[in-house]
Amino acid sequence: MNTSDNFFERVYEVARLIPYGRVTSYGEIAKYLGAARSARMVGWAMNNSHAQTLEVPAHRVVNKQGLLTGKHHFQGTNVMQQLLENEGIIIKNNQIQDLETVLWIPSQELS
DNA sequence: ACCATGACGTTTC
DNA sequence: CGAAACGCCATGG
Repeated sequence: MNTSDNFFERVYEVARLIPYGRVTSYGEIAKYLGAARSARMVGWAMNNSHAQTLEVPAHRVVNKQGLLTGKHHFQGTNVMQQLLENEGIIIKNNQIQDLETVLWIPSQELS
């Protein structure tokens, strides 16, 4: 659990670094971690994020399309959308508008 | 070691 | 433009 959690822990770490009013994609996180092909694992880690002591802003993590694919895993059906909209992000039909504006790339911001 | 699953991503029809 | 298929990789049984 400890050694393998390292991968997940990295995901949670980056997820918490997402600034307010910004979002990122699983692929970008995976890429930042050096596993660009492991975008699915990022989602898997998010699934286990609830097991983490510190809460992870998983609602700020969406797919490359800016689609709230993971909203189904939240408490309700539109909780994830409400949280993002509360941060000033506009969402239409589970899809983030002006994604390029709100998209936050760790490898770019964190260099 | 093999098979099945998954909050993704890209390519193809 | 929309849907489906394939690829990719880690975890669990």
